[in-house]
Amino acid sequence: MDTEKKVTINDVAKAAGVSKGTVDRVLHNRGEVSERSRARIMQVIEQLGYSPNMHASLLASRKNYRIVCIIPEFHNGEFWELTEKGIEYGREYAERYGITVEAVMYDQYDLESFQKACAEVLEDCPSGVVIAPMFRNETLKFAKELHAMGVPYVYIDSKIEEDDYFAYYGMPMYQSGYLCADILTLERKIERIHIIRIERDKRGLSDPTVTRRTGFLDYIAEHYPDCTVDNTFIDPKDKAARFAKLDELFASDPDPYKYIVMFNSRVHFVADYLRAKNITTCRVVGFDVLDRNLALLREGFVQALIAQRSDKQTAAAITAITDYLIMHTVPAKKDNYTHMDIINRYNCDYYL
Amino acid sequence: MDTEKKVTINDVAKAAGVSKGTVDRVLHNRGEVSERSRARIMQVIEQLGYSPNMHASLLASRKNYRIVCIIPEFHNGEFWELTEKGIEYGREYAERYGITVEAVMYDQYDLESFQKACAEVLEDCPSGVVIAPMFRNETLKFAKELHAMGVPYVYIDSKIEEDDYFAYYGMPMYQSGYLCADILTLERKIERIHIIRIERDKRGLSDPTVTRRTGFLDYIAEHYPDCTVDNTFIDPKDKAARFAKLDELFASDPDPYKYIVMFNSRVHFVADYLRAKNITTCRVVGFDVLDRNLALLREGFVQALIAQRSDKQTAAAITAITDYLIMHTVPAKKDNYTHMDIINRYNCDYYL
DNA sequence: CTGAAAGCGCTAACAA
DNA sequence: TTGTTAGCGCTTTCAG
Repeated sequence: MDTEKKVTINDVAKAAGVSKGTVDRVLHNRGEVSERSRARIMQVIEQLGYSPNMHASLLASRKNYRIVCIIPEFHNGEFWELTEKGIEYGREYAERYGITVEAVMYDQYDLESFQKACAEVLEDCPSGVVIAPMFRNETLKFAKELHAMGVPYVYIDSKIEEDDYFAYYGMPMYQSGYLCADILTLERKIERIHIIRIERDKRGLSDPTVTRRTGFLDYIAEHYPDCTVDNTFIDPKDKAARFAKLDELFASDPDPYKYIVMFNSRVHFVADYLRAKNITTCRVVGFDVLDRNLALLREGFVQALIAQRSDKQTAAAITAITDYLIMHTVPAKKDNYTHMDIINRYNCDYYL
Repeated sequence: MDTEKKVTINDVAKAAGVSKGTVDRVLHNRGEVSERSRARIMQVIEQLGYSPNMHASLLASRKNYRIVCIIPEFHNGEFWELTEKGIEYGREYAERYGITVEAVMYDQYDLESFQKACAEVLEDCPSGVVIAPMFRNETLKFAKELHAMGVPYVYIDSKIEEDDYFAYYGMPMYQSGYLCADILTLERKIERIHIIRIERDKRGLSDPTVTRRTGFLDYIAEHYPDCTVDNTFIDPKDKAARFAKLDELFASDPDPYKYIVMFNSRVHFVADYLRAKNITTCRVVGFDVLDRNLALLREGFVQALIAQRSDKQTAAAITAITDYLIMHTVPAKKDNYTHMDIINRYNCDYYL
């Protein structure tokens, strides 16, 4: 069933007429080997089909690998909490191989805080990094430095287009918007849609959901060219203002059955309003399985959520680096667009 | 960051005033140790917070663990193919720890073939087994024997209710039917539904989708008490007969927009018909992401599929046993009801 | 019942 | 440039 009974480094050494020390040297190409021996050994390795025993290696080497994850800081119940849980999972795996995993957080609304985080990470040169980027240019600079240092880095959630990243794990944003439109409209003839958006106080911050919105609007344009799409901006920090805005919205649209969508994880802002007013005649679709969203989904104030398993993605990112570190394997695919899950009240209980 | 710098078996031995041989004996409680030493050692282990180094252990021990998976045999493109891919994934993981994984197949329509498979497995007493059961009583008997031999076994896909299984990974069947009804009806007022079923030639075989159908019918009864539900039986082996049956169905229902559902993975039988006749005015929902189903989903002859990741489930089953074998850990949950994925043409490309 | 000792396959420091 | 050697932490004889 398995190939010949385990070729060891000793077998290779013998067959090549050198000592295992030399073999080890070429294995980890840390020089000090004549080209002649090197070639010979490589050939023997090939012939014998030698592959190193990772347990022996792990046991003997006192290497201290460290993976660091750079993600936005968050409060309980927010989107990034799931990512942190993913770090947990990933850590569990990595620790088996003596690799430590740590998280460095930054304020996603504060460029300087991100810079600081990056600098800090570069400082103590980790063996690998996982990064959820929010600032394009800064990230690019950071990436360049990591690459120069030979540190593999993988993007999660979103990525910056360049060539050197080790892998990417995240949701296809445009498609998620397209899908969202399909879920919202339920193939009905629909005349008006309300998009609820977050008032962004700080300017200069790119909206991470803009691509998603584009996908959504494209679907609508293709399938319901006559449909009106309204945008309503709400303040995440001011509930009264939010309610006022939504009062306005409800006053302005005479149709009692409304179609409402939000492109980030905070559809609970809308659903909270609906619950407060006990309005049950809307179709509300949003993103991400936060506890609050989930509760409102169960209660019927949100009809569907489109979700990604950020925890699994993050764990996969850590696993990928770990495997690279200990076995020099690279992920099957560099870009891993994870699936978009459609969650409604009938399947949500089995989701997390 | 980590606890004190690695307590080894030597530290324990020293602290307990014995040799590491003795410590090892109590660690694997293979007797031959005085109660006195035993207690002492246990106490020291506790105190020092010793935990074994799995790599050293794996390196030193010449143990030969073997996991065997018992699943139905299949043709290309059929449901169980995905499970086999899961075995592949699981094997990849297990092999790192020197554990081999093999598959034993049986004919799901032939009790004897299942019995033979079980007997064969019992014969060469494996270290763990994964089983996708189709025959209740036989499985029960088999399980009893495994338990007697101290071999952990985990169910996948479906389980037989009893207490001794190590874990279960599968879809919640009833809920999947309930969900399916919601997806099929799209919250519309709907008057008639066609269930397509497989004519079962062999009697005595339990229908694995009966629970799912119950869930479906319950949803319909609750939400659309006036809706008519028709059953049409088709022959999986006879295309002409199938087409005739479906011709009949289409002749009998005057409504051009039809709601059609199938509870197993073979919704492609229906969709093939629709494509042949170029009928695009139906809403067709089925289960499982087979290549054929996927193609028909993309072409628009199937509107949605409800799916489970049988590959991941199987891999998880193998992983669970592996971890148990090498680290004596048990899965967090014994019953793992995996999520039900809703797949339509807009998210299917990112599913597998 | 217990201890001593020889590895498991690999790494890394030290000689040569 | 290369070979030698002493472990890494644990398992497993084999004496006693």
